[in-house]
Amino acid sequence: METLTIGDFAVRAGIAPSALRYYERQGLIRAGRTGGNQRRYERSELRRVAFIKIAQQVGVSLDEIREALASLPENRTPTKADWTRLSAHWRRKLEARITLMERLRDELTGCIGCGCLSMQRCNLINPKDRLAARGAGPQMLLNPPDQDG
Amino acid sequence: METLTIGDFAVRAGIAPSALRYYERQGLIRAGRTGGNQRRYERSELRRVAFIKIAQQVGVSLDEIREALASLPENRTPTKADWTRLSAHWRRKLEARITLMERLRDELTGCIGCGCLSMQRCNLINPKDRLAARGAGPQMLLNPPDQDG
DNA sequence: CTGCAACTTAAAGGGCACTTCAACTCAAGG
DNA sequence: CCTTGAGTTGAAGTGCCCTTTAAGTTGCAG
Repeated sequence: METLTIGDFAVRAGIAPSALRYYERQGLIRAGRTGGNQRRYERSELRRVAFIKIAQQVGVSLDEIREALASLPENRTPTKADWTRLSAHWRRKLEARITLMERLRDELTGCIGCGCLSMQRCNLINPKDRLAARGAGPQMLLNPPDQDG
Repeated sequence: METLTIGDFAVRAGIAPSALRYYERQGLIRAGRTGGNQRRYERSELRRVAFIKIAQQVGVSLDEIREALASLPENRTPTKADWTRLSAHWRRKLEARITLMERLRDELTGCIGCGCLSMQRCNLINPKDRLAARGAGPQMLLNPPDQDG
């Protein structure tokens, strides 16, 4: 078996077939086709999905993920070097995000804790270096509600 | 002036009036009413909105935020101690999230970098301690696209 | 060659966090 | 008073990330 059907691929990727089709429409992944028009996935596509899942956990939009993936070669299977380059890029993003959250953590204690939580003054809420202001953005990315209390 | 109109409150809170009405429908904030049925906000409600904004930056859903806010007293204005208790709770959540992302960062380099990024084996993608698996959840929480390349 | 699970598509639906719209009312200054 | 900007409501719309459904096709086991 050289390639995978969407069902098999979905199981291995840990993602629904419908999501895979969606990703394909969005230009995030690609698949070959049989004579009868059914998708056949190369194993290397699993890495793409893996990358997408990781990036999502970090809170990146599919739009940005697509941009990142666009830096991979189109005509050949990405090498380890390709992935390394990409991962280095994301590592930086991730680190920026971590730094952000660390500051948030530090200020949360000092700022809310002290009761100063004023919209006007508090640099937690009105940061000069704008944290991640644009658009609305929720999601239960954070805590697996297990540890909730 | 003791209370604020929705317009003034919105400006001070740095959030649209429509969002404030939405939050109220969701039970996240409260407002008094004039004889003519217009909302009048106490200044102390600003702290609630501040808290909501912070929690959102961390990636928490409004549902969870409401739960957290539910621990504040209903019959009186929350004291600094109330906010301190709440912030301590969130600090723990935030720290868990930071730890998660640090692991993500560390493994990203080692795991994608080395090319091992296999769906089956990689504990980045299939973590035993399930990171934040439930539901789909994107958002551009992460990077202000400024530093993108 | 047949039968059935798995596949295909386009289109509609769903949850979240809002925003926008239409139609209407209120509050405050001149 | 009257005007006008600001506020009110419910309902519909938006963007993101998918899932579901309907109607039909493919592929492999028996």
